[in-house]
Amino acid sequence: MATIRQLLGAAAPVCVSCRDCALKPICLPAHLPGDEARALEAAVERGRHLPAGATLLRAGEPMSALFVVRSGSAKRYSVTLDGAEQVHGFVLPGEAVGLEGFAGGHFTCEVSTLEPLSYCRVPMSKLEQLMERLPGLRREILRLLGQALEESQRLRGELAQSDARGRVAHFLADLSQRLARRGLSPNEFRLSMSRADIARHLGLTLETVSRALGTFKREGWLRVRARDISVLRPDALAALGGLPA
Amino acid sequence: MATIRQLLGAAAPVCVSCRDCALKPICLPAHLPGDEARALEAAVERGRHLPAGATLLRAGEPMSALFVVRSGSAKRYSVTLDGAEQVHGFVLPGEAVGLEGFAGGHFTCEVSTLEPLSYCRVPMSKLEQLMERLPGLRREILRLLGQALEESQRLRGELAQSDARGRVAHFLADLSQRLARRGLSPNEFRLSMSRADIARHLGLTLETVSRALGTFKREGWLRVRARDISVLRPDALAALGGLPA
DNA sequence: AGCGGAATTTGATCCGTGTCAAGTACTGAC
DNA sequence: GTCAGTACTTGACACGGATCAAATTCCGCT
Repeated sequence: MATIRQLLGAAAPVCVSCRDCALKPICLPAHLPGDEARALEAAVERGRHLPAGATLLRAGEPMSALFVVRSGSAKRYSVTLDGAEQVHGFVLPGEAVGLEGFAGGHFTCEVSTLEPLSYCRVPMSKLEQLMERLPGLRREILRLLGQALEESQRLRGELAQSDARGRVAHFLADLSQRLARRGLSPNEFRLSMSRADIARHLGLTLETVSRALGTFKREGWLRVRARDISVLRPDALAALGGLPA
Repeated sequence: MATIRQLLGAAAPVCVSCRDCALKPICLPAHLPGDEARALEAAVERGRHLPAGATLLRAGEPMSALFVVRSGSAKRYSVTLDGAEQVHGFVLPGEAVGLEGFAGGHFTCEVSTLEPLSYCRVPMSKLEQLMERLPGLRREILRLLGQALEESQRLRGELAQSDARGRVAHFLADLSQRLARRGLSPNEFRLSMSRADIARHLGLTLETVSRALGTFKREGWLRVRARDISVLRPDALAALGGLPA
């Protein structure tokens, strides 16, 4: 996903307004009426950066703001009692982070960057004020949460039902479709996460992930060279992964 | 969970206000200031009933209202392309249903009753009006969604990490704790769902669920007679299921 | 109380993944 | 360019859970 950084980050290094942002069609204000979008814009803190491997937020920390990734990618995870990492998912540009924080006012999982990352921040105090008078924003935040919930449940179902190949296919097809929505090539991309991260996300071991990729390669569905992926048969992957299209 | 029906349903067959409701300490208005709770109460449609095996709501249906179960229990599930049932979870009294609907304005999973069920309804139109002027209610709905999201992710992690015994232990310990919060015995209860439902919820087969219960029984952690469960070692179950206490 | 169908338990076998162990390829630093 | 460290691939084997099959228990019904 160096591509992500290049196309969406470097191409528009300093955005002053959401109007000029490359993520406009995907990001939070996308569904807001003009006046509400302007009001929200005024509350957004832009242009924040982190290097690769940094921590964006930590479990237990008070939910001071809503975060939206602008460029780069990140890993959401939590650490279990016995020290193991549960990877909840991966965050792409235009996606909000830390929504579970609404439950108790503090974040409940760690988010750390997989590559250099830039993001926007909307302080919670301002967000609450805005929600008071902007019905569209209220609906949008609820929509965001609903979507996250739906997505989480869909994924849980996938985990419960599929075998290793199905899970890896789902992961790739899903990533591919999310990249496509961001105007990036759905069939040529570079994974920003390790096999171990993918494995911990899918409830598998890294060896099994590697083997699944191996079989896809042998069957001519993929070309794999380390973290560079070329999807040759997106249809086959989507079908096996239980995704439409 | 006939117990649930008896204690919370039959004991208070017709509630006219949330103030008198047995679920008061758990339900939606619990965290609202007095005036907001009163305003919400006025919008609630109470006293609706369904027999066992009925459908409360269906995927694809417009999200006309927020539902809260009053007594009885239900199963949330969706049907995959190949006709299999994915069980997302089970709903107990005081729990809201259909929150994923906020994503796109219509429900995305089926909910059907496991035993006779009564519920309250808050029409979406009224809910939106109320959210306009009640900041506490706004926060409460966000809290509800955040909680559902957090819960869903925790469960996904559990699925990804645990083996069959761990998952069944988690299921039992979680159910036990939720019953306790409702003032019911956490150690003596009757399951309202079949082994097959539990299995589809946990990503296992019904035989494996049965065997896991068998081993718990043999180890003296449980007494099992069909759907009646006595928990003898709640601590052991919770520990194996990755839950505190 | 007794009957019939469904739910559950129990048993035997097989396959998919986890585990352990090398070996190979990649990446970044000098 | 080379080197060291890390990430990834590949192989052999063991084990947990799926699958198929049968026996048993439970529950609603007459």
